[in-house]
Amino acid sequence: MGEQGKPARRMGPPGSDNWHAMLDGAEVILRDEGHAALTSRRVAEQIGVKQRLIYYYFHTMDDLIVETFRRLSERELERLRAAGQSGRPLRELWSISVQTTDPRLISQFMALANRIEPLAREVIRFIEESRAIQIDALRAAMARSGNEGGISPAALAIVATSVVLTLTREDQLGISCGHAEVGALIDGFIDRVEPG
Amino acid sequence: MGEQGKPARRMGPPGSDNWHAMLDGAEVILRDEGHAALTSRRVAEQIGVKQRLIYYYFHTMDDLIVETFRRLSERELERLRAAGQSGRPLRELWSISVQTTDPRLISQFMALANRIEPLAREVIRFIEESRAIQIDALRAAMARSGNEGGISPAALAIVATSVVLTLTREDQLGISCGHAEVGALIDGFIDRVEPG
DNA sequence: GTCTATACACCGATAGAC
DNA sequence: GTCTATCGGTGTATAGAC
Repeated sequence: MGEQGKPARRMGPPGSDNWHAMLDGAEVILRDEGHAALTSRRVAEQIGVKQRLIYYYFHTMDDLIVETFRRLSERELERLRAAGQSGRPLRELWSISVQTTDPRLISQFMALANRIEPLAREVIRFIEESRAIQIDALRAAMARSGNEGGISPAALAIVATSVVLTLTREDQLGISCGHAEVGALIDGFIDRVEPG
Repeated sequence: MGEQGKPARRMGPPGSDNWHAMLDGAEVILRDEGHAALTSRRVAEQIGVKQRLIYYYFHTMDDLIVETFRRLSERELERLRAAGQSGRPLRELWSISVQTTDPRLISQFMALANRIEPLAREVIRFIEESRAIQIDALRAAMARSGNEGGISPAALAIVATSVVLTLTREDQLGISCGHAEVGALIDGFIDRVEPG
């Protein structure tokens, strides 16, 4: 976890209360105010510590951002893995995606990933691992239920991931055109390949 | 076009060479460096004018950002409308989406739309108009070819829009898992409902 | 129309005391 | 571990000359 390549300044412990509080604060600010507002001073104010302390726990603000994404994505991957091993993996995976996908947060991290290379690597890791979980669940369910006309599980995983992002983002914006229809399409698919 | 509610400072003409150059510069900076780098100084430097001039053409940086998106989205809507009236509207619409969707630019505008309310309004307008064009094209093609088992054109429009964004973004990141499969899925659909 | 000059706020990051 | 204090840089936006 702590493989920073920096010349070793003294640092606060990852996993401590302050460390978690800083990531919590960063998450709130990113979600509500955007990454232009994500400054060391703003995070410090948010959680009630002095600005200097941020740099005791993180070498740079970029490190804090990457760590915020990493913690978030690890939590999400744990949920997805558990869902994949549940009795109705497809329903569970879809439900988790709809509930936890926050388009405000995602758009901020995607915008930041264009600039922060280590963040891009974490994003890639998250996408690949979550896709693998989805593909496994889809392949297993489709093998049991008769394959749906030979559609590729990988293609369906991409469609599902893409659609949930669009739906949550448009909900946020107040757009609803077509949402019920695409929801019915997906529910119908799940009902066919994962009866219950 | 110019319905600013500000108390009327003297302003440079929208549509002039400098005005367009500023939007061009903003677009390049947004695409290549992210919106944290989109400052009046940076835009001025990019196009070789003095910083002060930016504020002669735009009340605020937010205005410049909104205008950048508006010009971009109007150009895109023109292309989409033309494609919708061509001989093979589905192929043309898909081709245009794949070619012009720039995930770097889109992620920046989405992140900004969380903060800039007038930008959010422009984004909503663009999504609704482009979706209407896609739905019209899909409905017409599916009526001619026999409807594909009653799938809703609106649902397909959302799927197409969502998937193209995911594919272009992941291409950018260097992820390709499932891309060929979902491409084949969409090409197959287009071949069935729009033979040629 | 375009310029120089500048007010004022906030940024990341560090030195060094306690 | 956490603090005060601060450096050097950059941001938006404006005043007012030409």
